[in-house]
Amino acid sequence: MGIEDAVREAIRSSFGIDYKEAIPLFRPKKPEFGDISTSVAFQLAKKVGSPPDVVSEKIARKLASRTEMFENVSAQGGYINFHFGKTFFSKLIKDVISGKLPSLIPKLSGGEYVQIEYVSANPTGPLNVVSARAAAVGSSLVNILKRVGYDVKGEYYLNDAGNQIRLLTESLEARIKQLQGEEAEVPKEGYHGEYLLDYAREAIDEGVPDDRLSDWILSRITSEIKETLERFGVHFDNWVSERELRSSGKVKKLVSELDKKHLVYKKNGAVWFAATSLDPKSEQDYVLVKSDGEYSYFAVDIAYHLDKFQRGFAHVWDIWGPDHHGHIKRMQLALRAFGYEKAFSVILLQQVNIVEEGKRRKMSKRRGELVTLNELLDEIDADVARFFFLDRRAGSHLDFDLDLARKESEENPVYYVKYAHARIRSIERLAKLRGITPGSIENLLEIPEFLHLARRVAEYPDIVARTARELEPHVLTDYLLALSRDFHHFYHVYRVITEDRERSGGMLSLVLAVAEVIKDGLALLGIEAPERM
RNA sequence: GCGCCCGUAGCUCAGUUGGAUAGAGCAACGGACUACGAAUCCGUAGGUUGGAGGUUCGAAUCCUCUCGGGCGCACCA
Repeated sequence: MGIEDAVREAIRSSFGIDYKEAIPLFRPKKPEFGDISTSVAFQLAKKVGSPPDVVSEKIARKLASRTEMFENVSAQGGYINFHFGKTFFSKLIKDVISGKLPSLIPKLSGGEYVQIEYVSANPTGPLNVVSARAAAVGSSLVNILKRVGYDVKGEYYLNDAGNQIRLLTESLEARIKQLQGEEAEVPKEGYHGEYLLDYAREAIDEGVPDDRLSDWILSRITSEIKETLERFGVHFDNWVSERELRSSGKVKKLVSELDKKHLVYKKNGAVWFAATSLDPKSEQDYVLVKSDGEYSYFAVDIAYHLDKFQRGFAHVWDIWGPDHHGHIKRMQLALRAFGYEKAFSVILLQQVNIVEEGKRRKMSKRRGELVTLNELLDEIDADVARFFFLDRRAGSHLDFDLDLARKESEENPVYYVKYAHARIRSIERLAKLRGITPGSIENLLEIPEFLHLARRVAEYPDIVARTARELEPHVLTDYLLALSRDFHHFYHVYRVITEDRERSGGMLSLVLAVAEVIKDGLALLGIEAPERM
């Protein structure tokens, strides 16, 4: 039985109320308020007609008898504070250092088959830093959702068809002509980046025939994207090609199915999706088939998302860039027509600014001003880049401080966490040398710093669960920084390996548990925990 | 004009979904290596949570208005 259920039962037996709402549990800021607290008495006060402190007193008295869970339960000014017992901490630490950490993490799903689609950048140029952020967030979330029990697949949707590809090819053709001394201009709406000049040179060298140019540039850029992602430690379970989707007949089928639902009409030579009749609040209808007979991007995208659900995914998360937020509503609407609206969510990433020498550099792929992921990885470690991308809420703008990321020391937060791990492994090596093995921590829990660190370790399973629930890896990065801080502090106050072998064993147990948690947490973020630095 | 996101310490950001005295890192200043790694630690300083109302035992968090910033609003993708 969890704490929440225990509290509920105490409420029932004290007041005869079957309390169904969530029990607000939180970690108090001050250690003397216990390991975990609840403010439920404030909510109950009105219902039972007595002041919060009386209510909390009553509940606390009931819960205090649960000695198998708590060492102490007290009511203070309406709050109820719980203190875990020594046996709780002892078992926890023992479990963590004996490899049982993954099993301690709450299961939020019993193997639901779900998908995260991320990056999905058009193969019209190298991956930029927003894609890099998506890659870091997406791949971490895949790991994290797996850990809490989902059967999750990562997918990349490759827009290898349509107008942008035509523009890409035309831009390349223009570059080739320019190199051959002919008069040619890159289309105004085309791709002006320098990288196409390099590709143009290659195409000339390889003697790629004109009618193969489009396929050639696509496969060239796509394989480069794959290489870059590999370099960044990101691997997808599946790649879906827009071109194949179009030729599969699925888009045609989609339009006719929408038609059957009376959500399609013709106007001005185009075929429209009647969003406004599906939802009166919707502002406009959207084109499915353009007057030139081509499917719109939207039509193909609906077919793609429908296909995901037909492949059996119970939930689909898309990670989209800041320029796509206008598309969320219409995709939801389209999926509503098929009953999948609630099984679909978008995680919207905000912009990334590269900051160098205190100045922001804005990026635009079409204008050709960009910092690519490859360039970034030439300069800094993939682990450093990942941590920087993950150490912020997805919804907030990210200032990527390039100068800070370059620093291999001091203020770089990644090394702070890595160093904590390496330090502990170093202690472990010394312990082995002296023949000291992990021992009981029971006698050490009275040391405030020791207890504090043990509490921090105890938080980890819930932190992973929260990260998964909120789909915010930054919850985990923040925790790892806090854990590392607590460890470094502890390290300076107490020596682990001393003449007192029994005490050393207990100390060793705790710091090894810290190392295990750091290693596991970093692994979920796709970052390595080094034995030495 | 309409819609979405964001305004918290000089800077970059947290704040456990409405709880106890709003916290970190960087930058600044002062200190700590004769013991497990100084990529570390300790201390000092820094705030009208953009502003004004409202909801209640209680608001950075929820509602309304307002000011400032970002991004969307194609028969482009």
